[in-house]
Amino acid sequence: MPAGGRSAGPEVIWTRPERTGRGPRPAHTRAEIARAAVRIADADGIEAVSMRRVAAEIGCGTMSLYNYVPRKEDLYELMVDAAAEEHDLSALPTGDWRADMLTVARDTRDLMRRHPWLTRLLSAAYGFTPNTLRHLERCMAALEGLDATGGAKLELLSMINGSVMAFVSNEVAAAERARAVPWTPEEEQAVRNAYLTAELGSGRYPHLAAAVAENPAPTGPHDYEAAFERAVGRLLDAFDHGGSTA
Amino acid sequence: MPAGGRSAGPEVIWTRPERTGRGPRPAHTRAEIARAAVRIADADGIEAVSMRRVAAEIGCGTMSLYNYVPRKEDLYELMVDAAAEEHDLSALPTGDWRADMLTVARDTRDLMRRHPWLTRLLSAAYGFTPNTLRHLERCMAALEGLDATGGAKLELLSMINGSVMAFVSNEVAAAERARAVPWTPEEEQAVRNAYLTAELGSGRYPHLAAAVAENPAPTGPHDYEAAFERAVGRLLDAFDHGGSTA
DNA sequence: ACACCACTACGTACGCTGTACGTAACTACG
DNA sequence: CGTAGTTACGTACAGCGTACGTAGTGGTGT
Repeated sequence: MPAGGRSAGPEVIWTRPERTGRGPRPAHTRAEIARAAVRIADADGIEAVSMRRVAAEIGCGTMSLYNYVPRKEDLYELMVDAAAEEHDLSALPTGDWRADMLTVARDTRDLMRRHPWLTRLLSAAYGFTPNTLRHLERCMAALEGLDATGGAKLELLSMINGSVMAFVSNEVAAAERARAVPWTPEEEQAVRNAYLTAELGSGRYPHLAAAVAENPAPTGPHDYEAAFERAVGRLLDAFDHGGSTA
Repeated sequence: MPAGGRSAGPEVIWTRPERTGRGPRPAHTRAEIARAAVRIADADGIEAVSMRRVAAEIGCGTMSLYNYVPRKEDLYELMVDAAAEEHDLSALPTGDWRADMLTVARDTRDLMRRHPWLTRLLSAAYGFTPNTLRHLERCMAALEGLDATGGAKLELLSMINGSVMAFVSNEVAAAERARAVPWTPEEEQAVRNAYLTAELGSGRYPHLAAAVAENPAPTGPHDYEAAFERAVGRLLDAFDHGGSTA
């Protein structure tokens, strides 16, 4: 069972020991590498995270990275885990599961705002890491007071997570996209708003246009805030009223 | 205002005319290009969609593609639009908005299963295209009977979409990830399940482990189906009971 | 004590990517 | 009818992930 050596079979990075003891002491750690990758992604976007760039950031040869991480995909997984470590839920559970879930939702939203690349990686399925499991466990503990099956609780958490992801995705969309393009986030936002306004004004989408006119686009951070709280509240209502449908 | 020419300023592909009339008649259309890209992504995954590959697929030089699409990102947008054209909601609205929303959710889920790359592209913010707007309009029409503000209706649609995305993401995760790795989806799934089972058995996650034990992992398609229907039902309940929270 | 070998480190190289730029042919408009 | 805007596309460049080879290091088994 090789530790950092070249791998062949199917494996998850978390089952591969970071170090066996044989050979020279590694000059770096997974945690250090993950932090470097997170720093790069925060600064220049997830697409700036390359093996060469991360290696340069920690000061080693490009190919040395492969002693720590068998594939770039596993580097992504390390990043998700490093980000998940930032969850601050030390106050949970308080005994009020509804309040706790709102706290969880806000905490997750802040985390994803701080690391916009998270929505991309999570939706690409790097979901279960040691720290995300720890986070989930704490959430489940906070749901002890909710009268529902374990499955229902898991589903609630999954839906909260999904909704937060969708929300933050929308929020950071223009900024993220502007990175790939030679103009500013404001220009990007402006040009897309112009398109949308023009389309809605065309008369081809009467119901949609009416709804948007009645409730103009949530561009300000304050509008996002309110919509977010409303959405999470509704989700909790759905589980509070005890109701599965059929 | 150039049509296919080299672009400079900020713009959205949908405001760029496909053809002005000047110069030789283009040998291809945006729709044809989008269909080719979709075919490739369906067959070999989104990361197989390269300008060279798409160009080869429609039988033209690589750089000729840039006459139709200023950047690769815009090609993604064309793909989202092409996929959104597959929505079959011709039966809507029926007058029963609740039933209609369930239909919408199922239709969207099927679409995303057919094109697993959609979850990636949508969460990366290629959200508003002509066909997605048409789709949204039809959904809003189906919600006419719901007693709620336009804003609330938009939020309902957004939450349904987000939940469906999260669901399908989880469902196709292993298969998608296996594409980047020299082993089969089954091996990938097995290795990740083994890790999860081992962790849950470690005693470090008592609440989580209990919930999973009580309600074993939804690996079968039948389990996914049931969980999906439940989740959408709950979401609709939240809006049906009329409740915003505070 | 010493040989062995797993391990770290890393340079080179290959095939791939997006796309800037230059050039040649073509056609609708002034 | 010239000319400007367009289509088509080859070449080239910088960057990517990573297979592979090789050199050095240090715990382990004899």
